Amino acid sequence: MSKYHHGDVRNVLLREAETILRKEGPGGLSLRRLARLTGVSEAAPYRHFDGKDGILAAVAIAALERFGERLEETARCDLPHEERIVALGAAYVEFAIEHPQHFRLIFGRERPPLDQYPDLRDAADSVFDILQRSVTNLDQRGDMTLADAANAYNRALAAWSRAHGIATLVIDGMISPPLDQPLQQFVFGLLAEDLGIPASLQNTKK
Amino acid sequence: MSKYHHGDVRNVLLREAETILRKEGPGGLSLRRLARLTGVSEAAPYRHFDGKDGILAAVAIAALERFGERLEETARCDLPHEERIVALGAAYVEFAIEHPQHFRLIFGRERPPLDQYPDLRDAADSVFDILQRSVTNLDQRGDMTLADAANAYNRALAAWSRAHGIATLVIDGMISPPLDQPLQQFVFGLLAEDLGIPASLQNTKK
DNA sequence: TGAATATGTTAACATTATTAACATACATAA
DNA sequence: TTATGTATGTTAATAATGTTAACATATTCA
Repeated sequence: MSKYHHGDVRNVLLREAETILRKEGPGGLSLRRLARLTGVSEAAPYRHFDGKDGILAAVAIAALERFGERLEETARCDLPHEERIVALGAAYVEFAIEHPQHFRLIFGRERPPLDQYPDLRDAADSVFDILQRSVTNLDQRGDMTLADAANAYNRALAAWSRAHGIATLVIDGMISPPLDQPLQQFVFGLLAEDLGIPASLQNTKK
Repeated sequence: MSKYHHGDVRNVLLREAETILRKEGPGGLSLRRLARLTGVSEAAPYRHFDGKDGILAAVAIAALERFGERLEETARCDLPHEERIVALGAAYVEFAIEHPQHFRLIFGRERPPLDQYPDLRDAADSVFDILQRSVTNLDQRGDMTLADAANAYNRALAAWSRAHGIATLVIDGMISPPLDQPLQQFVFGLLAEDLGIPASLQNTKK
């Protein structure tokens, strides 16, 4: 009769960490509480993870993978280029709103240092690559000059910033999406406002 | 000969908190260390502030005021409307880069809850008002319809998101401004990319 | 002067991350 | 099978944190 666990303690810890994180964010995740909830001693997690940061890194990697899949799925859909960019931005923001704590863990200050967790860095780079490829549409353009490439990179950064800004402001409570409007519509409005604007931005009273 | 302090303990604490925050961020600010550095007992800060959040709120309010002044100064300068928007965005991003910890304290997850610190909420609202007024340029337009107003609000949000996204990505280390280019130029490039883009965004091979 | 208040102090409590020292299960080589 | 080593548990200790209680001294002002 073993009072010890049977091997998947690591996974149980991870799952429990997920649900705590979802409710209380990276700061609220306490190793001791996690251990208690998992029904394991307070030092046990250290056998499976490199301390608190180790657990956070593992959760962040999993989140980044889901995030990446979602973006890739959106990027694959058959749309004109501009609309694809808007759709990507919307998917980006929606992920942030649906999983604010994961989003914060991925991007925020409590993220474990990338240079200490190479797998985490890889996962993050991979997501950025998806964004960049989709926005600059490199696949269909093998004929770019160097200037074109620099420009494409800049466009990717700009599109990313746009979506990231909306996402961050919303989950930090500085912007509240209107309740009488589907979230998608709101996000699309903001993203399109940034993209399409020429007419509405002119203050020339024609 | 009084071994007690002489009244400005509150201000000394605030200044010391500022310098700690600047170096280590809101999470690294420990009340006990703050007290030790200030040369005061570990419980003294509680006589002047409502715990840790109280100190953070006070620092955040001061930071918001400086931030607001800077934005207002930029908004006052005599420029065409579009360029003013870009200049405002640049000022926004520059503040974030120069004072990343303050910026995080103002907007991030460690900000004391706005509904517990009304002064903090007021300070934040005031900054957003500056942004909104400048971007929508309400002063020169008393003749707006309701639709115009809604549109103007959306434009303000879009411009804000744009600047906020760049700022956040840069200070969280996801974007590194190129070293061989003045910061201003980089920011301007990104902001203009978002505003001006029609030509470069078309994938129609003319 | 004397009482109320503001501002200190020390000591305690509960919580946290982490590590050291020790114990048991399990796998594999003899 | 037995012996040994490694993986995985445990308990106990250390050092740090936010916060509060109980107490002490200044300051203010009726």
